[in-house]
Amino acid sequence: MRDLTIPDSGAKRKLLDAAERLFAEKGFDCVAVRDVSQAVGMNVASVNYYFGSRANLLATVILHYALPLQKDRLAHLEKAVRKAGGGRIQIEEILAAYIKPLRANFALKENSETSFYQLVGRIFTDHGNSLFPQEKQIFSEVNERFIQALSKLLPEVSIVNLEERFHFIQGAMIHLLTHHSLLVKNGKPHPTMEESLERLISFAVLGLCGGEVSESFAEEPEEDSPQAVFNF
Amino acid sequence: MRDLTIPDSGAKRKLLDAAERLFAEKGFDCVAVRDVSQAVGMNVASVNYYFGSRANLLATVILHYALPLQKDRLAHLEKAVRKAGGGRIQIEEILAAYIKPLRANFALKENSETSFYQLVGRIFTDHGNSLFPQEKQIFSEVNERFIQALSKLLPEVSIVNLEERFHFIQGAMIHLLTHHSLLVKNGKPHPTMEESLERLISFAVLGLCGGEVSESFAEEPEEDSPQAVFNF
DNA sequence: CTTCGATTGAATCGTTCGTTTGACATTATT
DNA sequence: AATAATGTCAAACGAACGATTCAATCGAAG
Repeated sequence: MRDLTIPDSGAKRKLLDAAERLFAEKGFDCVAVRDVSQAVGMNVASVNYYFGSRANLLATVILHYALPLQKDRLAHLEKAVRKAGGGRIQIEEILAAYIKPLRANFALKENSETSFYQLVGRIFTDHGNSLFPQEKQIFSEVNERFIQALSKLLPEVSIVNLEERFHFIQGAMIHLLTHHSLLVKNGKPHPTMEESLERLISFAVLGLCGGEVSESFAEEPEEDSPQAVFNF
Repeated sequence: MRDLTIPDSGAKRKLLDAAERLFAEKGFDCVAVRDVSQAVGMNVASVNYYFGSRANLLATVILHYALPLQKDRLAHLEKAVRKAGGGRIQIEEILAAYIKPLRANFALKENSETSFYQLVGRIFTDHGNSLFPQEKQIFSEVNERFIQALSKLLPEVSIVNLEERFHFIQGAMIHLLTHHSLLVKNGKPHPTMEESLERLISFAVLGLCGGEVSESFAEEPEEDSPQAVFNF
């Protein structure tokens, strides 16, 4: 059913590049096949001719990005765990193996860097909605491998807490990829995505290496709440 | 144009409750007015009769949640900054003022806790797409106030870096709200949202209080990359 | 009871969407 | 050159959508 072969040039590749850019800019649900075909000056039927269906086009786009990204993460993870430095240095390297592969080489790509990051962020955001079983398996496999590697370096943190903290890091990463423009204020000097990703790694190491949280963080009695509907 | 008054009962309130639940479950773009009216056994025209348009219904739902939430955050922030304890304790209280208001009282609400969290998460995720200028202003105002308060406690961290770290925390929070179910593995004991939110605060404090990151985190030369398209 | 505004319901309009069709053009193969 | 395979095009289909219309219904005020 699904033909995922992509030529380096030709009409099919042009459609794929346009679809990547549009899906990244407008979101998976807000791109019509007409938008894709019109973006490259082709007919409405071109998408269905080359990709069979809109769902297959979306799956092709996602796999075209997610598959090599996840495989690279695993490859870098293998390299990081073999170093066996221990301590925060190796933890930082493991996190770098997860985050740094996002910085792809865009010299060979048609679309902009922003489009790429937004697209990858949307892929992670749409967990379960736009992903096929094949994608889901790769995502969960990568997650398990990274948590397993981190657990060896942080034996004092329970697996449940480690999964939770990695979940936090993933959320911060996704939000950074999809909403990095919010950090760009008018006039101010704003960080590049590469700089932000590196600081995200440092940020994540600190939160990851914290001790187990005691259950003593109970709610102190609040005398009044400004909104009656919300009770804190 | 926009009538945002909501009665405690009646057909309009029933439509609003159904819209809240459906928007939370399926996303803002994947809910038709027919779905909302059918969910409460009413006619297709009921939504347009009571809310004027679909866009107005969505705005009402968003404001119904976002407005009191953001006001509560500001109220708790005022209380936290007045304490003037200093150090990590006060930083933790400020972050708690941002995160803990999410734990609303659901005893008075029709919809489930999961629906509420997912809806709030979607509101933050759809930054700029589904939000009206009124909502955008409130969101940016709350952000500025929190960053300003945190900056006084962390003068050694530049504003740009502080905004970035708060951005990370927001992303972790949103991902937790929208994808908390991913933490629930089969058979394993899974944390409740309340527990996860408390540990998120501790996680955030650690990352927030870290020193400025040096620029020495340069890329070591990679000898080979398993995917030629991606260059790290 | 009558009147009138508020509400409901069935039907329909105009638009957009993914997809299909079939004719036509282009290119490749024999 | 003749035939087949491949690519392109305009047109249209059926479904789903937001929105509108208008008659029917209800309930409270006069």
